[in-house]
Amino acid sequence: MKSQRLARHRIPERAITRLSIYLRCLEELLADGTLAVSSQQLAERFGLNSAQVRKDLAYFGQFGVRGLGYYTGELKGNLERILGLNQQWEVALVGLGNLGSALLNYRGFRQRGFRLAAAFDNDPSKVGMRIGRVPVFDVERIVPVLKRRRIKMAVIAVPAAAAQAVTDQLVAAGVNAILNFAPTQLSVPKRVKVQNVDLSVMLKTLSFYTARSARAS
Amino acid sequence: MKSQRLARHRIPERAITRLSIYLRCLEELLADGTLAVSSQQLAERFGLNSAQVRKDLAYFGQFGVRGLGYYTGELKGNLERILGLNQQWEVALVGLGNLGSALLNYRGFRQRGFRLAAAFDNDPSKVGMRIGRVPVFDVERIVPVLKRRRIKMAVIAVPAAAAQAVTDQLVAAGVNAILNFAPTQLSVPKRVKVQNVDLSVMLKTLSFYTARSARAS
DNA sequence: TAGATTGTTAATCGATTAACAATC
DNA sequence: TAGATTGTTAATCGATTAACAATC
Repeated sequence: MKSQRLARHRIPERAITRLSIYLRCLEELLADGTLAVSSQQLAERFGLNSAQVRKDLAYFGQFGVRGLGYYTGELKGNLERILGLNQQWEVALVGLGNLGSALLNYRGFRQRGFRLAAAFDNDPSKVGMRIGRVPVFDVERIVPVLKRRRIKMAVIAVPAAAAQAVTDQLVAAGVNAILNFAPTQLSVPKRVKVQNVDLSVMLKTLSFYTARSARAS
Repeated sequence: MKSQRLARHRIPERAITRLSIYLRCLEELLADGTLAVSSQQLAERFGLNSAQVRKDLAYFGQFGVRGLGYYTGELKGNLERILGLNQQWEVALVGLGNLGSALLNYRGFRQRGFRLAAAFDNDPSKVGMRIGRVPVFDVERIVPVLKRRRIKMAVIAVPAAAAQAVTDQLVAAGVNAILNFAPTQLSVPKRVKVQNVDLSVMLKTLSFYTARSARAS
């Protein structure tokens, strides 16, 4: 097999996002017993263009069979490998307020091979506890705990005012991917990837469209 | 004042999203007592381009003063008006599992004029309760409850398998903005705006970058 | 007025889509 | 082989950025 592990072009983040969506679809198809699928069929499910599906996949290799399409199970395996889902990732959670506690109970992490391996808070009454199987540490100990356990992914669920300080600790600990729920823009070195889940911004965007509909009618 | 309420061009959704981000920044500036700000200053805070800031604002009118910039308080007021934040929106929440319950306690809604006015679940032991001040109804009653209370925004926090059925009810009830936490693509008429918060997709995206970093090193 | 910054047009950039030769 | 669909190049589209006249 010729080495095609490293992409030849810069890969748009939106293409990566779509890969997870294709993957979800492949899982459904596989459950239905569908053995092969064309880019056209995949695209239709999401209102996308078939060329886009083929192009997204082509960033990573040649997975299809001309005249036939893609073998469902084979493509699923390839996407899992590309997305790094064939291994378990340990994740740190910082902040155990309302949102953080909800995330601790959220099963979506486990289901997909993300294991919450350590939680952090600055409330002394929480530090030292175990919630489920997850040990709670003081936020001061982010660096040593993450380094020892080689944790590379983190979720931030602290108030906006504390988020940058926490981020700096995570970066110092060698984290390279952050899921950020704090409503603030984090500043990080280029090697670190941040995904923002800014409910406040999303609500305001929806408010805009609702207000516009109200005016229009 | 000449009517400029209706935009002359189609407005990119990303521009709307940025308006909320500018607004957050203006609030900080105002708290600091800063009276005016230039597009350059606004842009620097987010690593954006100053032309983009001016262009985003220009979709909605002329808010600046040449040679000076934008008056902080005045621009804040204008953005709030544009985003529909000068009124309170009532919001319905569907699904009271882990995530839904966490959202019920989430203060970010209240803080910004979004009031959770009704919650829905299909668990008979929950129906009829009040959680905080929020009444819980059976999901079967979405249409009458939302119509009576004229609720136009909804949050979906049900399992993926139930999300489309819930969506159809919300659409029938006249909702025109949905915040969707279910990991599935919803199909809605064009007049309805959906914002997806797909944690599963975001985690997979982060997994990709983490795996790539691991390979690179 | 001189200096600064807007609002807007034109240029650039990147992502999406169309088209088609390659090939199963 | 004939029909279908990929992988990839070229065309299109839309969003970002540069440039600058207007003007405070």
